[in-house]
Parts: sequence; C-alpha cells; structure tokens
Amino acid sequence: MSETDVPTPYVPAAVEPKWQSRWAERGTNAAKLDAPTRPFYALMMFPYPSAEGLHVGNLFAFTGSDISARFHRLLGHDVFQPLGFDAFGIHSENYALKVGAHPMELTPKNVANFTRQLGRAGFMVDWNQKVDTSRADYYKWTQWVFLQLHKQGLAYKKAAAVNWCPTDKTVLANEQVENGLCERCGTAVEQRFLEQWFFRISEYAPRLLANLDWLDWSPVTRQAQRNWIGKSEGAELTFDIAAHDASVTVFTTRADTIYGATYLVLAPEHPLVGALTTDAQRDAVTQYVDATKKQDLISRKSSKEKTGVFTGSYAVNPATGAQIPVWIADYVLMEYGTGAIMAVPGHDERDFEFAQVFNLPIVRVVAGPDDHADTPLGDAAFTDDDHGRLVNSGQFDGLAVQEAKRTVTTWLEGKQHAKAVTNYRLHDWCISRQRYWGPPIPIIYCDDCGAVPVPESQLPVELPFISDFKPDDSGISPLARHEEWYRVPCPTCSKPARRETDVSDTFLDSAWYFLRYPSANHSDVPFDAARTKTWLPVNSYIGGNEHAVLHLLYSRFITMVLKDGGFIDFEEPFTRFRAHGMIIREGAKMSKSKGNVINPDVYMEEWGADAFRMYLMFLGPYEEGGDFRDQGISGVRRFLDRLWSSVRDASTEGAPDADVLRKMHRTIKKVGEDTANLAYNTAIAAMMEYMNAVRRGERAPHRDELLPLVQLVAPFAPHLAEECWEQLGHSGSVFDAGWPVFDAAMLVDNTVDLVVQVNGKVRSKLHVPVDITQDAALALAMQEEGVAKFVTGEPKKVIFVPKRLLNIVV
RNA sequence: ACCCGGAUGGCGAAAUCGGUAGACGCGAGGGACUUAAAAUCCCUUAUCCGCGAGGGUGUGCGGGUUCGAGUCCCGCUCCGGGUACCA
Repeated sequence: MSETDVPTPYVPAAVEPKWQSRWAERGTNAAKLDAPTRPFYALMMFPYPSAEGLHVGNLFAFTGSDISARFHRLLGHDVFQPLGFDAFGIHSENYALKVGAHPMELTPKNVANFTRQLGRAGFMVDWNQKVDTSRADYYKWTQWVFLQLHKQGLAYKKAAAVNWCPTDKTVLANEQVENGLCERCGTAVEQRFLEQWFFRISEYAPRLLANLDWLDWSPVTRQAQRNWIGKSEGAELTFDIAAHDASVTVFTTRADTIYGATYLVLAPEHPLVGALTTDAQRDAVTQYVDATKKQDLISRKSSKEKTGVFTGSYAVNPATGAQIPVWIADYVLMEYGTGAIMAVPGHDERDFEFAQVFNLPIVRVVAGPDDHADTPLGDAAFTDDDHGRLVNSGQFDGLAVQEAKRTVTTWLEGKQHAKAVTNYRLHDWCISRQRYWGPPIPIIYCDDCGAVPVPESQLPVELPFISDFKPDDSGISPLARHEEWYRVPCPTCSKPARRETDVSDTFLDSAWYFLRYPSANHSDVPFDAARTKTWLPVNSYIGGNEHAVLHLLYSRFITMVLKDGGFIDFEEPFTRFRAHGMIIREGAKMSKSKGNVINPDVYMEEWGADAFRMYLMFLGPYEEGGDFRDQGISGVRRFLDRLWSSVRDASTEGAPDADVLRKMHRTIKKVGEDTANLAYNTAIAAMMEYMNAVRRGERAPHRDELLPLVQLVAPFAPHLAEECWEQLGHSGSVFDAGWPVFDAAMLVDNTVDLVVQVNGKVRSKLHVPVDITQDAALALAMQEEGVAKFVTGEPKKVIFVPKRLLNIVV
C-alpha cells in the first residue's frame, strides 16, 4: 500500500485541518435549506462568547449534540445544525467595563475566537446561517417580537418592587436571584420600586404546564418546569372585619382547616394595613412596615425568625363566628396569593412558630390515625394531609382531609365567603434592564399620546455607540444620558417625545433565536414562512439543565405568543429536548478560583480534536456528566491510533474472519442503538471491543471488517473517519455514505454458555446449543462433578431460562 | 424543609425484562521485542482462606419479597443538583 515499510503515523495536526478546509470547500456541512427531503433541525444552545474562550463545558455539550446531528445525517436525514452567539448581555458589558474596552469592539473579537475554536473541534455546523444577537440585523427582530407582545396586550409597564443588584446596577428577574444573591456577582439583592416592562407569562401558566405532559423532554427538565410554574389548587376565603365595613380575602390550600384559623396575617405591604390599624397600634405598625421596606430581600428571605405586629383589628372566622386578631408579618409575601393568609397554627409549620412566639391560640382540627380530637399537638404542627380526619370542626368532623377541602369550600361558597381558585407561583417576566448592552425597548413616550410603540417600519431602534455606558446608581439606563438619541418626535403626533431608555433582558434574545437560523439571511422578515414551515419546530434540542426554568420556559412562552399572533402554526418550539450532565475535573467542580479549568486548545493541540471529543464522550454517561481525568484521554487516543494503523494495514485479499464479522454486526447494532439514546460512552466501549477483536494478536485486518467501523466512528471522530474513508478508496464524504446496516442473521449464535446454578450459586458453565431443552441441559449439568456434588438429594425444583441459566434448587 | 438525581474494584465507569456483578478505559504488576528506552503486543489485576484443586464474601446501611436482587418493596445514611416563609 505504501512504498515504505514504516506506516505513516496518525498526526491529527495534519488530518484535522485538511478535512476542515475540505468541508468548507465542498460545502459538506451546509444544509439543503430549500428542498430537503427529510429535514431534521438539530439545535444546540448557543454560547455567550466570553473573552476567556470556549469552556470545556461548552465543548462537552456541543460534541454530544454534534454526534447526534451527524448520526441523523448518516441515517439519511437532511440535517441542519446551525450555531450562533448570545452576544448581548451583562456578562459582556461587565467584562468590557473591567478591561476598559467597549462591548461593540470586544464582541466581534470574542466571536472570532469562538469561531476559530469551534472550527477546530470539527462541528458539522452550517455557518452560512449565523446568528449574533448583538447585531442590528438580529435585534431589529427582537424588537419586533416585543412589539407583537405589546400588540397582544402581553407587554405592560408597572411600578413594581424589583430585585436590584447594587453591583451590576440593574434589575434582575426572579429567576436570576439565587438565595437573595445576584446570580452573576453574588451581591445581596435589594428591593427597589421602578417602572418596568413586564410580559404576561403568568397568563400562559396553565398552557405551559399542560403541554409538559406530552413533550418529549428529559424528565428532570419537565419536573423543574412544573415546580417553577408551581400550580396550587385552593380557595380564596373572605373574612369580614369586626367593627369595619371591610373584609380580607386570603388564599389557602387548606380550606378544611378553617375551624382552626385562630388569626389572620397580612403582608406588611397589604393595601388594607393602614385602614385596619387602630390608633393604639399605629406606631408599632408603622415602624414594622418601614423596617420591612428597608430590609433588602436577602435578609427577608433568609431569616426564618418570625416577627410581626398586631394591627388592633379583629376578623370574623366565617365558620366559627369567633373574632380572631389580624396581624401583619413579613413571612407573608404580597406577591403570592392575595398577600394575606388565615393562620392555622395547628396544621402549618410557619403559623405554628409564629403562634408560639406571640402566644396565639393553637387548635387541633385534624387528627391522625392514632390521635383523637384532643390529643395535644406537642411541639410541632400536624401537616399530614393524606391520613388526617377532621375534628373540632362542627358538622365536618370525621371527614378525610382531601374530601373536606372540597366540602368546606363548597359550604363557604354557599355563604358567599369562598371561591375555588388555582394559583401559580410563576410571576410575570420583567424584561427591563437599566443597562447599555442590549436591544433598546422600542417604545416612545409622548406627553400627549403616552407610551407609543415604535412603528415596525422604523425598526431597528439602533443601539448607539456611546463611550460612557457605565450604569450608575440612579436606576436609569445610561442611554438616558444621550440627548441626541433620547429625544425623538412622537411617531403618532410628531411632537417632541422621548425614547424608552431601558434595554430588554438577554433572555428575550434567546427566546426566539431558533426561529431565526433558517432565515438568518432574510432581511425583510424575522423568519421566512416557507423555511419555518419546513424546518420548525426543532427536532432535537440538546443543552444544559441550568436553563430548565429560564431560557426553555421563555422560549416556550414566546413561541405560544407567536402562534396566537398567527405567525407560526406550532406552539412548542422543541419537540425533543435532552439535558446533558455536568462535567467535573478530578472529582471537583471547575472554577477559575481553583485554577482547574480545562483549556480545550491545549488538549486539542496535544491529542487532536477527535481524541478530545471522543474522550469527553467516553468519560461518563452524556446525560449525567462525568469526571475529566487527564490520564484517561490516552486510552481513547490509543483506540484511534489502532484504527488508523488498521486501515493502513488492511488487506483486500481473502475473506474477512467469520467470528470478527459476527462481532461486527453486533457492534453495528449496539453502536446504532446507543448513539440514538445518547449513550455515547457505551457506544465507544463497543467500538473499542470490536477493535480489540479485529486486531487480536496483531492479526492483519480485512478491509471489509473496517469499512463499517469507520462509518460508526464518524460522528465521534469525524476528521479521522474521513481520512480513513478516503484511504479505503472513497472519494466522497463518509457522511454521505449512510449508516451501516447489520444482518440480523449474523447476530444469532448457534451455541451459548449456559450458567448452571445450585440454589442460586454459580457452580458451572455449559457450552451448549442455543435450543437445548431443560431436560438435556439438566442431564448435562449433572454430569459435571462441580454441580453434582452440591445436588445432594432429588432437586426440589429446576428453573430453566433458555439461553441464560439453569438453576437447580435442592 | 421539599422536589429530582446518585452511591458498584486502586480510579472513570458497565450491567434491556430480576438471571454469570465489574464490559470498556485508566492505573498497577509481570512478560515479549530492544544495546537501552519509548512505542507496540501478550498475560494478570474485587476481596479473603488455600501450595493447589477449590471454597467463602462482595454493588452505602438495616429489613423484606423471590429458586435467584446492583436491579423490586419498606425503613435509614451520605453525596450532588434544583427550589424555598408559595399559605
């Protein structure tokens, strides 16, 4: 085959650039966007182009996605796999501030570096359809999306208590606050009142929840969304206030415990607090309300110590007629339910604690199976609502809790004191950001016409290049400091007016980007109708579960809104979603401070992109993640070396070995199934096993034993596969060669190893024909000394599992 | 606290339906080739007793179901992730 005896060694640094440029020349990775036969849209979560470059976590995610895309292509789909950049946002802006540069100049550099790294890793990305959220040709349409929501009445402005990060100097969505700390910088979040734009995602809560039942998504992701949406069925109960012409409505999921409601609690911000406070209590209440207001959200949410103040007023329990005190306390939150609760200390942990601190009455109205009506509650509330029955509850005594919830609600409804309601934890989405690096919200304020949406024909509202983009403490966007941009004529009446100076949340950029890819080069529409019909919804989306409740929920919401607006005919953007796991290093999380971050460039340099890709996939189950150990990569590289030299040594003389061939067909089956299931680690193990069989004892492999292996390995190590494919005499790309087909007849063996057990313990193995009968197997087994000596008497029972085992019970 | 995951050799991990626990890889030990080393190839490698043949034990802990449990059921422990005063 070669003129020298020394085989050319495998040098990734030569093979990989060769194929990367050949793919570019041949357009191998470009999808047939307009006339696909079997369109398959494979999407991976686009990265934020940081200055540090590609993180190994990105590479892990993308490689798994790329393998899936290449696999589908080999199966005969017209695969479209695009990639872009989530370039707007606070990350980029903060980084620019830190290094004293401008994001408009930094971003293209970072994008270029990312593109280089992504290219080096050999992804089958169609770079003709590129998306960069920070370019006007993209955010023009992000603004268009905002206008559609505005048109449908789903965008509104309100002054609201918002999470304010004093370091980043911006508002954060609830989803971006962790433990009262800013998700990004870890600063304690404060409460501020600002005029903000919101999207009415809460209106879509029932639909967002219901569709989860049929979506083909990773169960963990669906569960995370369910929890986040937080459906809660209960009732709103109305309590009249004694000596006032007023009433307080509370939300409860435990209407059955109404007889145990011994006091009410309002949130300190509740609108009725002023009216219900008596003169005697006025000072104490005012002081408490002020203290709460000043408190930042961190201490309010982290301290579980119960504090509160009596208002001086009493409410009437609609069931008992008793007068019960009305308190205010910060453990009741204004933003959930009605901002008021009925406190049932006997059966709610928080109420119990509060009642103990302030010496309020605690009454048992639910008894467990071992309790009677007057069993003392001890030192904790009784909260088991599956095994409880009502006591001390008048006509309802004896009812099971679940039944009583309905019965009591119905009874109170009859008295005009109740209404069954469903509450959701999901809040409206605050999309305003008082920052610079984002799409300006397309609204103009006019003294006469109010908040006027920018006409679609005037989009984009371009983000001006300004040098003083640093946010200040005022809570007003830096754009407001630029009069020439800020002052505009009203689109309706042409009088002097002002632009909205907030930009929108980065999550709005990424909530619709999948719609843009197929139409990325269309400048007249956000997404072309025909292209969209052909390619969407996305067939396969793979990404990290850290986006389970942010990006994925927002994308679903925006898709529903666009469907309702008549722009698309589907309401779920991602037919199938799979969450990949997290990758750690030597048992520890990777972080800059620990200095154990993996630089992909270094590994690709030393081992080659193919080996690096394959090792990332080999170190653990893709959907669970794995532990990156530096030593491990050599095993994968050895495998690729062996494949390389096998192809060089392959002979075309004679015939392939029968045993190797059988193994080959089994391997084709296994690798196909595992790859489809994202079980990449075991797919690779199966290929290694086959490699071992092919080269056992340095035997010379036959060409036909290797051809299918090259196809199987192609999604994992695409460069090497192409080179081997060419080496084996092909001129086209291996990715147009199809996926090998296994011969089912080659999978069945004539003989098997039958395990012989006595009382469940393995005593022997028999090499027997597959179709051996129980009696024949038993007779053979009894001839084995190692078996016979354990079978003392007549067997009590014999269990025979064909092809697997024979168990003799004595 | 609640909701998800998870716990298997020295290490990363395998194990369709309950049916040979530890595939594949790393590391380690031994051998072949070599002046030598690297590379490559072959063998061994859960653990205990035993010279050996062989036998015992073993999938976080305690019970249970079963001819048979890493896998199913009940009760715990620890680790990772998510959510959290959500009424």
